[in-house]
Amino acid sequence: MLKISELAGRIGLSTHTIRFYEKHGLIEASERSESGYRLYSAADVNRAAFVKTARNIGFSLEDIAQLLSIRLDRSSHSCQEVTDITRNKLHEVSRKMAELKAMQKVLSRLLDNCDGGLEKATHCSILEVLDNGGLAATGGVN
Amino acid sequence: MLKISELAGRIGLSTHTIRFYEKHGLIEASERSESGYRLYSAADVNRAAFVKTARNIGFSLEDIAQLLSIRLDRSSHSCQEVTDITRNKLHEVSRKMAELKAMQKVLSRLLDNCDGGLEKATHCSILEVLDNGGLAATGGVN
DNA sequence: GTTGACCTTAGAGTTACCTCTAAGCTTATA
DNA sequence: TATAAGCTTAGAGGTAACTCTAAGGTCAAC
Ligand SMILES: [Zn+2]
Ligand SMILES: [Zn+2]
Ligand SMILES: [Zn+2]
Ligand SMILES: [Zn+2]
Repeated sequence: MLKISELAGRIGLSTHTIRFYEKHGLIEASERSESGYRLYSAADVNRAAFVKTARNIGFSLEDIAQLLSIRLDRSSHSCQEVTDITRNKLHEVSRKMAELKAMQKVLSRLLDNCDGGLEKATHCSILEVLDNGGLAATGGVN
Repeated sequence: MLKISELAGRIGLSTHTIRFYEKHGLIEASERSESGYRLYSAADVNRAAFVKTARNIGFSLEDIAQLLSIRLDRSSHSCQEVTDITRNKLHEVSRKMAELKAMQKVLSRLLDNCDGGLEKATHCSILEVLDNGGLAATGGVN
């Protein structure tokens, strides 16, 4: 049985975060010492590691809560439930990627059109674009 | 002079958001009516549109505050200051893109390895990966 | 002259995920 | 036996960008 700071060191989370995850139902200490200290079993450690891994991959705490409830009773759940969560996450990631790609494109164009020199910004093309509502049909560099 | 809801309709922000932006120094109403209503001049509208455009591109409110202070007195600032803000944003976006790409890759691999069927999740490969600390050197599909 | 849309303010609530503090036990070390 | 490190709890604070509410004043129309 590990104490909280031992668990923290083992899986790479702070004790604060572990208590926070506990409050949100993700991690449990299956026992307490006489003085009330949290004590983690091997199964608890595995569960915590599962949470950490899922978090590293990018699942939200809510996703992880769902995955955990499946993990807890695998035979009452199907692979489909797991892939649904995973696919939703993938879609979310793809959506964000598309947003970022658009931003990247606009920012690059803005930088292409401004020399970035030390002269006064009186006629700065970036400020002009921002004043004119964005990169209109008249593509800058292209 | 426009009232707040007219400005809102004009530039595509809610009145709530406009007041929120005002509280954060991004938008101003240069006048008030006798009864205290905000009244926006053409210059105010342009400023608000600038904010909206910058926000659409993805600049943070803090970035926009800086851009606005440059815009307000262009001759006291250089193009470099503008490109610094823009370049920093571009780097931030690129960093986030890299993160998302990594997530995308892992999620795709997870999905490749699980059939997603309706059978019990007893041996679900996704749960196994999560239990085993992630996609180790043993690349799944590849 | 009253309905109803619109305006005002301060301030609370939301989402996601922590991060920290205070006040007070417990345990290990010197 | 002290001293420090570590543990407990409830609850506050922080970030970003909103979003909404309450309680009330204003304005145009019918
Ligand atoms: Zn399966
Ligand atoms: Zn410039
Ligand atoms: Zn320049
Ligand atoms: Zn599966």
